[in-house]
Amino acid sequence: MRIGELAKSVGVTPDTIRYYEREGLLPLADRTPSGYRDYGPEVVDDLRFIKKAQALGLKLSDVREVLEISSGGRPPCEHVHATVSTRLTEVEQRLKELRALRSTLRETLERLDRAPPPKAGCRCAVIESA
Amino acid sequence: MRIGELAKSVGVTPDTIRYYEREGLLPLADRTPSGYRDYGPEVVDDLRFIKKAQALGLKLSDVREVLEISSGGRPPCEHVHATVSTRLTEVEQRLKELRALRSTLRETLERLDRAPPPKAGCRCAVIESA
DNA sequence: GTAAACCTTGTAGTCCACTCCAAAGTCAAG
DNA sequence: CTTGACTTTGGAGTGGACTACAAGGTTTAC
Repeated sequence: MRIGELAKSVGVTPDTIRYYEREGLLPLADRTPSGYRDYGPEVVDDLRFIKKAQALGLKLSDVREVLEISSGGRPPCEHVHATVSTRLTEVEQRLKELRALRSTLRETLERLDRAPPPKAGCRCAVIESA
Repeated sequence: MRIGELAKSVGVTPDTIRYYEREGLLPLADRTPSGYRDYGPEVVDDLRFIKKAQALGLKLSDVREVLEISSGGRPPCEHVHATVSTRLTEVEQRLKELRALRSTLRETLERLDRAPPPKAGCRCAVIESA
């Protein structure tokens, strides 16, 4: 199977596959005599694994670690648990920040609505007084 | 006032100030005979304005637009309103995405906790079955 | 035989707001 | 006079996951 076919069957682009190979998420592909990458059908599952892990919220660097552990013969579930916990903490932190930002934006809009018509030459009273 | 003093009085680094100048957020600074940037005290307010606008959730590109408008003599409040609205929509969208991701991460953790001890050679049942 | 579709590599660009570096010049204190 | 703190410029690097492009080589269909 060549790269385009593999890409289509998983729903990614050939560029993405080459990128994963460069990043060490996929093993170096076999080559045809003319130099084209030549994939066996099992690579479909490898790619799908990556996409599933991503969908669970893992970064590609997390996925790489998971793959390294399991290619060493050990089950990576414990590592996955730690990684997912870390991600969850990060996401919760980010949610806090974004909620705070949302409040600020809402308040700013209200202040803009309530503000008197601006004087010429003013930079923006609502910002100035923040 | 030289750049280090200005930086300290506003709580940013000299690199940041030079960056803002490059990006057109601050006017080109006057220079001493030896080539050092030489700032008047009003630049403190200019910098604070940028920091306040940032704190309200504006991007630097937004701030630049605001500054361009007000340096043209018009009050930028209307533009600020539009920009803040846009940011608010973006933040709300991002919040939605992050809440969904949080759910996924939580479910994954639960599944990992409930999962049977992994078999050797397995890549991670919880990911595989996602 | 030729055109289209595919593949290769290497490189650069995207977004954002900085941050860090090197190599050189300047200034203040003791 | 020397040391150390400051400044200058230009350029590269950060994170994250790609995407895009150029300039060539290969394969497939007709």
